[in-house]
Amino acid sequence: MELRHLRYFVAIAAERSMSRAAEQLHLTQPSLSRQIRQLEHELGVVLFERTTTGTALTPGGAAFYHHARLLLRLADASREAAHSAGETTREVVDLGIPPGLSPEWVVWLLGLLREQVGDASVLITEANSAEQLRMVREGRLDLGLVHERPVRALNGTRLFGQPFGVAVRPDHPLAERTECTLRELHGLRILAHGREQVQAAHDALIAAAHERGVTPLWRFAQFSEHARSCAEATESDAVVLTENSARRLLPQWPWLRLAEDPVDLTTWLIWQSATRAVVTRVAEVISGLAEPATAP
Amino acid sequence: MELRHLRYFVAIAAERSMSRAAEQLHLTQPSLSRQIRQLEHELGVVLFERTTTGTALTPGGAAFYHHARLLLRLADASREAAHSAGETTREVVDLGIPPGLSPEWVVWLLGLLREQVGDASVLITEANSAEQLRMVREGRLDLGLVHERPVRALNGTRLFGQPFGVAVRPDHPLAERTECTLRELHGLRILAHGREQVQAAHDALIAAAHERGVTPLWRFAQFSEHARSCAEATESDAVVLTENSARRLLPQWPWLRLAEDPVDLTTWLIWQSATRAVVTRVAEVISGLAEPATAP
DNA sequence: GCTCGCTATGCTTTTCAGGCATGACGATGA
DNA sequence: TCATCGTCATGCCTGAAAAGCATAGCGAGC
Repeated sequence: MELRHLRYFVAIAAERSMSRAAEQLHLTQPSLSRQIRQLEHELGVVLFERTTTGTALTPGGAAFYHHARLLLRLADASREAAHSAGETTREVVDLGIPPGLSPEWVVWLLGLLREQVGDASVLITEANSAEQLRMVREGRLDLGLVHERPVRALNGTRLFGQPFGVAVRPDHPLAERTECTLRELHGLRILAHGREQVQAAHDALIAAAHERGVTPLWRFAQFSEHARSCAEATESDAVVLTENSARRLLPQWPWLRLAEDPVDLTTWLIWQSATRAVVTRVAEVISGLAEPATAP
Repeated sequence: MELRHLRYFVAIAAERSMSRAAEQLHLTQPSLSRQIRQLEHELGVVLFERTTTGTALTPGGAAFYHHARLLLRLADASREAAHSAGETTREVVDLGIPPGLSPEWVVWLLGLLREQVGDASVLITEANSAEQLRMVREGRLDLGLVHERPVRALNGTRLFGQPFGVAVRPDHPLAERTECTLRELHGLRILAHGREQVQAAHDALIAAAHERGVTPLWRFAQFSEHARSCAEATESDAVVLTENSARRLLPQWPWLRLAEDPVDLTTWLIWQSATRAVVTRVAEVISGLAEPATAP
């Protein structure tokens, strides 16, 4: 039995579903399923009642649940105890993040960093790419997550690219499709991010549309958490969004991939060449999250 | 951070030495060293002060120690809680062990089994090989650890072989050596196990000596935990022992391997062909402890 | 009966704990 | 002062197991 098992077990018990818990834990459902079986086998107790609609605690599981939660809380407390007793100087690392990242992901990232680089206190600053680039250059940020390829003596590594897509009203004719072309957006009322939010992507999107002679009725806004309200206020047919980070903003709206991939919102990690060791370690952990390079 | 790290950490803190703790945990010192480094790195706190004579807790480590012990105790309690709440029928598995196995090893084995086959309660019965064979055949034991190759429709798997050796008085002429031959024992007063204890090995040893025309002054006794007393009571020059399980009986006496390997005390795991599933699972875990076959 | 959402299983890939060999370093004793 | 010993650390390799991917099975609800 390892703490891993307890973390998984508690997540499932809380979510009452393996699939959802797996998502939350950032792993796949089969993996989770097997870990729990292993735990059950080791304990000699069936912890969950698996139904087709979800997963419920057995009496034994319920008893175990309280202990498990206590254990995890205590584990956190131990970390704290070690810290406060040891006169460790936790170094502060300032990390910039672009607006529009999902809060869950940020929370998860902070957890990961606390796990892997215990002696770093990571401070988050939200700013767009241009601001972050400036701040990193001026030494006001240690690390930045930006959507522009870094230049001018800044170190940078590509993390992942998110293809643009379009979210359309559920009753829209395009709603049945999974892909569409820029051309098909001609004449539609389109809500897209303002230039200030993700400058590079904004410019590329406008350019790609222009190049194809497509002229949607653009409306630009600084929507982030209020995409739905913006869309309804402006009576848009569709909203241009990027994949992972923004689809959740309109969970009810079908999402269509832009077939031509005119824009790929790439996220980079940037930092100054000369930096502290702890910053390098944090940078390494974040770099480890990069998706494998797409096959040519 | 995993429970593994805590177990390791606590062991080291208790032993005040990584090497000794590693031995106790049945793993190597480098492994342990790295795990602790990893834990320290993750916590961001140096837990131990490494000196050339051992390992001492830092203030941070001391604070962490109390929490860690509490955590491990709580982890055990969780298992119990799950058991008593779940109406699990813990099946009893009766396991026979030969006299002379080190108590530490038996404790370790029971811990391993509890970890890996949680729904089994393993009951230990100490008996010599002949008795165990009979008991397994009669169904009074589920599994047996014996020193004879099983016959007559019993399943069996070889676990490990222990070469015989001789422990000699510290002031004996042979004491500087690391090996000796049977021939060199000629005329010495030798204390060996009685035939009842490990029949097969006893017979083979006597036969091997006879075959080589060697006639030591044999004295046979049922010594186990009192080898020292027996040896002194009988004024022996040397005592015949097997490697791991029995060397500890005379920690101060130098131990010489028998060069000809006339006898190799092999331990087998035996069980009836038709048995319960839980017994099979326990058998599998124990079989997993078998040493890799020695190269030809 | 069909689809949908949930969990389980078979397989492959990848990660990492562990082992072995060896190095560095201080303590101890000749 | 130097050799020896016992301590912990490091490099390299292997093997176990965790995680991923694809897919099957299965009950609920339409």
